[in-house]
Amino acid sequence: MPVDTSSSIDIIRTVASLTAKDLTRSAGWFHALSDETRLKILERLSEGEQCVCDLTDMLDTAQSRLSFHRKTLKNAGLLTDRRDGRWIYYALNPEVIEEIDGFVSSLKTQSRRSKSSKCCE
Amino acid sequence: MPVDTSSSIDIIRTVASLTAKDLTRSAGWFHALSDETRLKILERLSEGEQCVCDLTDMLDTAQSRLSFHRKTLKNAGLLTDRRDGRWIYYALNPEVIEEIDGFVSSLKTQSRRSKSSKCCE
DNA sequence: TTGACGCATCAAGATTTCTTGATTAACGGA
DNA sequence: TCCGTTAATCAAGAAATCTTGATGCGTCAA
Repeated sequence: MPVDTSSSIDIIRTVASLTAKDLTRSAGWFHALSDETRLKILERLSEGEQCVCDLTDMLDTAQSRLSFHRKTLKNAGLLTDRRDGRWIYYALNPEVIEEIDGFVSSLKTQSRRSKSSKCCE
Repeated sequence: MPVDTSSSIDIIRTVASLTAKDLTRSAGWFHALSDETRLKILERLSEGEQCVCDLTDMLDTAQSRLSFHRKTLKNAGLLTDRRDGRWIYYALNPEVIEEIDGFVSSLKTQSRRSKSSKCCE
């Protein structure tokens, strides 16, 4: 699956130029972030790479459920994984976190233009 | 509904101290951001306050559908609204955008501690 | 007042996402 | 090779979310 490497730069520059593809990808990021269990996983991973067993111990819930949420995060690009023997380690993907941050920042910095000219005329 | 004003500062400082309430609120933000139509609304509002009719014209979709998405954004705290005569104007809520940005930033800046000590021992 | 407009809200069905328990695959040690 | 461990995947039901069309409510102008 080819990646549009130009998109992240555009997103950081301005939200106003979002392509359909950017929109889909961005919505995907936020969907991945929209679940409390997944936020807990990210919270834990923000301390560094963790193996699945540690995440399972910490979160105290069904194994398949955590696996589902890790997969959701990974599909959205927020996580990377690697196998080491019988363990699998997950870590945050800093590049995508950076992109998300750029997106949110672009929202907050743009409120400067048009100050409500009369509506619908 | 009382607001925990201390939470935003905590979130900016570290994700690791998220309370249950913070988690719910944060997941709510990201859920609001997880839909393409809602991102388009935000994109438009990032240019400044807009009346509903302008948003409707731009997005070319059912009126009730847009209303539903605006409500979702507003419930999550991302939008403010005001009535002026028969029009209702929506705008981004910069304080919450700032909080979201703080949350995402805290994720990306924390990857410094433990470099994978041996797992599960 | 009355009627048209702008927009929220409601109800019902469609769609998507989540949870649970069972199964499967990969790996390493005995 | 066999067994136990780790963790992904699958299938089915439950739950949440979204869309659509209808209805209701406030505002303004005639």
